Amino acid sequence: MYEVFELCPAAELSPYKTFECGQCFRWNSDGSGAYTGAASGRAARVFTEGGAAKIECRRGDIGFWREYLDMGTDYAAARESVMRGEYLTECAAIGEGIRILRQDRWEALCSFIISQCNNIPRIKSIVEKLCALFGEPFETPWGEKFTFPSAERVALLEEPELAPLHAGYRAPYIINAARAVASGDIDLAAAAAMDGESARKYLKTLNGVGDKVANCAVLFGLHRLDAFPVDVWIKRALREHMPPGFDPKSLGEYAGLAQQYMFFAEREKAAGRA
DNA sequence: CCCCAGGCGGTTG
DNA sequence: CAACCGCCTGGG
Repeated sequence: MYEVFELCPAAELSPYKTFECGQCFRWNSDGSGAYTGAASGRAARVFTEGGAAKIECRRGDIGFWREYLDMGTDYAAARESVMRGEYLTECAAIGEGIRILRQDRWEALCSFIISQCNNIPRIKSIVEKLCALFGEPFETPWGEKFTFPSAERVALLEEPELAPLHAGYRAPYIINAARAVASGDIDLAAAAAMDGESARKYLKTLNGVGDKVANCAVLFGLHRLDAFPVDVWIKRALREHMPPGFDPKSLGEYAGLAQQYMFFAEREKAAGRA
C-alpha cells in the first residue's frame, strides 16, 4: 500500500538536482520530473507538487526514506556555510535543493569503483545490469525492481559471470572488493566509525580504489560530508575559479556538499542549462 | 582514424 | 616527488 507523504518545502529538495548531480545511479525520471528508484529493497517515487517535495512509498518505509533523503540535516544552514566568495555562492544558488543521500555503504563503494573513467549513462547501465542479474527482484507500483546485490553475493561470482556487464577492466576490482567486504577484510561499518581521512586511506587499500573513488565512497557511502572528491570537472573548476593553493578542506564540515554544488553547476553550465 | 569519459596502478626520470 | 601509459568499452 503506497501513499504520498510530504517531506519539506520544494526549495530544500529538488528531485532533479538530487538525483542527477552524480551521487547515485539508480534513480530515473519518469519524464514528468518525478523520480523513481530503489534502495535497500524498498522503492519510492519523489516529486514536487504545490511548492512541496513529496514522496510516494509504503507507510512503514517513510522513516527509512526520511533518513535516506537526509531530512535530519539543515541544508539551508549547510549551504550558507559553504557560500564563500562569488563563485561558490553562484554554485550554491544553482545547486540549491541538492541533498546528499545516505546510501548503502557497499552499493556506493561498488558503484564508484564502476564509475572510474566512465560516463554516467554507462555507469548506470552497468549498475542496472549488475542488479538485474544478481540482485533480488521485487514488485513495485512502478514495475519490477531489483535489490543491489550484496557483497556476499558478488563475492561468489567469477569474472566471466560479469562479462555481460561490459565493465571491462573494472570487473576484477568489483569482485575483489566484494570478497574483501564479505570476508570482513574490509569492514565498512568500522570505516564509518573512523574519521574521514582514516576511512579514505583504509578504503584505498582495495585494488582499483584510489583517491577519487575512496573519497566518493566516504562522502556518499559513509555520509562524511567533509570529504571532497576531486575529479576532472572539480580540478578544472578549482583551477579557473579559486585562488591557487586553495584548500577545499577549509570549507569545513560541509565541503562535500560544496563539491556537489560545484560539480552540478559546472555540468549544468556545460549543458547550456545554467 | 582520432579523442574522451567523474581513474588506477605500475613504471620511469 | 611528477609524468606518462595501458587498460575495457562505447560514443562523438
